[in-house]
Amino acid sequence: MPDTPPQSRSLAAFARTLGHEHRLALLEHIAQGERSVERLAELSGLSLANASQHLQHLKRAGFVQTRREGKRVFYRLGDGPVVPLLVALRGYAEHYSAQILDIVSDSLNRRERLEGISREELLSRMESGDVTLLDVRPEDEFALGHLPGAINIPIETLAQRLAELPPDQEIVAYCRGPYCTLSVGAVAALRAKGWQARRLDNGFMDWAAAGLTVATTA
Amino acid sequence: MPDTPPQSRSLAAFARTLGHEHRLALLEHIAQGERSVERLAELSGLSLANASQHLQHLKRAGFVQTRREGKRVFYRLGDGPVVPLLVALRGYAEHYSAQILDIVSDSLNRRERLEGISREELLSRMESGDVTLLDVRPEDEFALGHLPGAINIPIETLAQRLAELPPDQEIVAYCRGPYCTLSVGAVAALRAKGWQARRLDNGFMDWAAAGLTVATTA
DNA sequence: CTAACATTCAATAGATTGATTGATCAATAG
DNA sequence: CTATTGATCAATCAATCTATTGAATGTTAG
Repeated sequence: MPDTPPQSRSLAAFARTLGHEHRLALLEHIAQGERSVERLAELSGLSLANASQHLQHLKRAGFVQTRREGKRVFYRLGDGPVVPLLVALRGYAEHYSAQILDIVSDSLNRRERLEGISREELLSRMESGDVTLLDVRPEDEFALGHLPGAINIPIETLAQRLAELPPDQEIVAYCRGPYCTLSVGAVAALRAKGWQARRLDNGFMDWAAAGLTVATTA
Repeated sequence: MPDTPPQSRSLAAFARTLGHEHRLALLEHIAQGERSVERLAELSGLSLANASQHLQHLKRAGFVQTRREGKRVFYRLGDGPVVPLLVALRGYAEHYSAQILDIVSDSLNRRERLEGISREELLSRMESGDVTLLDVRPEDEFALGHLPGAINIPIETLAQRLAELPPDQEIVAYCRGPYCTLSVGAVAALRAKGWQARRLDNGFMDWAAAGLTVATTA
């Protein structure tokens, strides 16, 4: 009695929508806040028409919504549980690669690597001064605002610039928002090189939203 | 500064693996317990070679693992957080269709529809006798064991057999395990027709695993 | 109204993916 | 050792999906 669950077809369609690197990248950027099509195309390195098509694909699946303002169309996340889905996907991928690297057996290590530290904990650590803040976002974003005292090493240059990090302090890495991939990768890389590293739970957006001091590169 | 998160490529690959109805169906069946390739092909209505290919696709992504026993190869779920990922996907899809049907605005309804009742709650309801148990699995599975007092209406025949259900009692639908799609669909259908219906949280496997009475069709 | 701009649409060519077939491999039974 | 059974592999064709291009739409500014 062949029995294909009735919803598998549509479930698969949602998964397939996420199954393209460009759409995932666009979603990630949209998750950081509303963006215009042009900006998203630029951020993801896509042509305008191509970005537009992918965005509409995402829209059909309800992952994003749009709003028109003047000539521009802004994309924001849809109001379904998009983020939990992304988190689950990332969580699975994380486990998968950890397994490949045989890190998974050390579950303590794993937990520390995955679980970020909270804003409160970070604040108290900053007061006692035994922590180095690492901002792994691109330079332009860093310039627009960052956590006080943070040093900026964009993720793609991290491997070459490890010397800039004090080897005796714990590193707390952060990027944009809670679902920014960058800091996860950074922490993994740093730990592999022997640093004590964790990531900040909710990234820069949350920090700024909480009304805490933000430094800018004048 | 185009910035495609480094992992988007591989993340997309995982999503793409889930992005095919047959692979999802296979996963669902595997989630109910270890199955041989032959059985899975049969359950999903696929040719053997085709099922095997899809299974290997799933295996490459770590969603399933294999074990050989004699001539057969048995597939089981991988040990990463596969189920949470499936749940998130299903959760998103559920929200999406609820939104289409404009049911989402009625959040109470939604919660009742989604959240199953627990084994404990079911037991007490069964004692007071004001509940009808509906088993939506295929007949052969029902025959092998089901909850005492349950009536069996396979999901694909549900629409034609509504008359068999008492209209004045709450219906509790269940199927195999916690991640069985069938009961979700059943509850949605019943509610659309005016029944009071909810689903059992963890399905038959959990019931049996807890050592509770199981009835069989002799 | 016209020009300029941001976005979307439509058509096409190229690349990827999927189902089928038949061959091959692995394990067991006789 | 051979036949049988369950599973995988390899090759093929069909179907689907993607990026690019250029045209069309809708919006604002002049």
